[in-house]
Amino acid sequence: MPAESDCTEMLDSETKAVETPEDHADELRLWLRLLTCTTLIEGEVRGRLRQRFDVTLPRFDLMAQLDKAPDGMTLSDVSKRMMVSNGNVTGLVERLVESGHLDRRTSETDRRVQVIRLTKLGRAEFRKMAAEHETWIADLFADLSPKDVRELMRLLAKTKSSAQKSAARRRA
Amino acid sequence: MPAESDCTEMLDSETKAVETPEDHADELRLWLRLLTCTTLIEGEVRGRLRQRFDVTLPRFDLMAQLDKAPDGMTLSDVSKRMMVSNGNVTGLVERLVESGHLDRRTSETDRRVQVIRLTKLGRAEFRKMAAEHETWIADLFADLSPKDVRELMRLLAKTKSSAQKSAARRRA
DNA sequence: CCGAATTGTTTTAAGCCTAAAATGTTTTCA
DNA sequence: TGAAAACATTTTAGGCTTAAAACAATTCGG
Repeated sequence: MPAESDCTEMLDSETKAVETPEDHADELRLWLRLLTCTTLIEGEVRGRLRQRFDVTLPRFDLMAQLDKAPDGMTLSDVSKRMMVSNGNVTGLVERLVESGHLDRRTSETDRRVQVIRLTKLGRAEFRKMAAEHETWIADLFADLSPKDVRELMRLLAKTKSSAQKSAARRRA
Repeated sequence: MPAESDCTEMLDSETKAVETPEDHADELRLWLRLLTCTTLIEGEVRGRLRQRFDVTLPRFDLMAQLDKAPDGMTLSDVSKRMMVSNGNVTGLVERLVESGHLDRRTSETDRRVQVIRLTKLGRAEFRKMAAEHETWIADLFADLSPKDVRELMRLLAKTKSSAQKSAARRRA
């Protein structure tokens, strides 16, 4: 048992290499808690969307992206924004075009590109859903003070950037 | 435009009822950021598990639950712990039994119940994966100081309890 | 004790999701 | 210019996921 179990610098080993198997239990717990929160909230939102509007969460998310882009988006844009695979978007869009919520057309200037937009119907339905959705979220986070919210925002921003860097390191 | 846009108490309206459409943009942004972090990290872990061990994230998660329960768990327990549907667990277990990682038997005392355990192979493989997995998580959160980690843990605990209460309110 | 509610699991139908390969289009650059 | 690289999307194969219905076993209340 090491005398100083929480040290971050390894003064007693010659190199900084993997001598002592470091303890990362806290980070692991943090990750599990983060995952729990997200799963909990996501499940709740999914259920409410289905019950109240008979719509799936992925469809709602896609429409939310498009609502912010009146001039439309390409499938790639959507895929990056939603952080899902290209093929996934293809299928989602297919179903939303089918149901009349989306309009899809090939770009005039680049025939590889598909531009999608919300139809009038799609936009109207989304706005209705979004208004209620916002109150659900507010309720789900109701116990957090404005200060908590700010602090959580800050720490999650740091988390995001940390994870992005780690992902970039791996790809390198 | 209200003079005091960030007030939480509505001193100027007769009742506390839904007079002014309150602004919950901050909570919404918080939720999106939470979701982004989780999606980012989850995707990274999923990719590393596949590349390194040719295993899917749900399989890993299920094995993680069982590793903590040497005497096995029932499918319901697993379903609750993983926060996924029952039918989902049925399928996952089927595939993991098939590949020799899990052992499944009907309870002696209640013939409705299926008890599943890691096999020797399953436990050995999981331990190998878990060790590496922990270093990935540590790396993904590397930019967070110990204090950040503690603070995030605290705020996420608060978030979880808030969301659970909200979910309970809805079910009521 | 027996019917009704409850509990644990599986099945079903539909949709979501991914990685990888395939297809078609545009850009790059030698 | 024309082959090669890069890009946008679709297809494919397989697995994950859910909600709801169906099935089976146990428990509960009268």
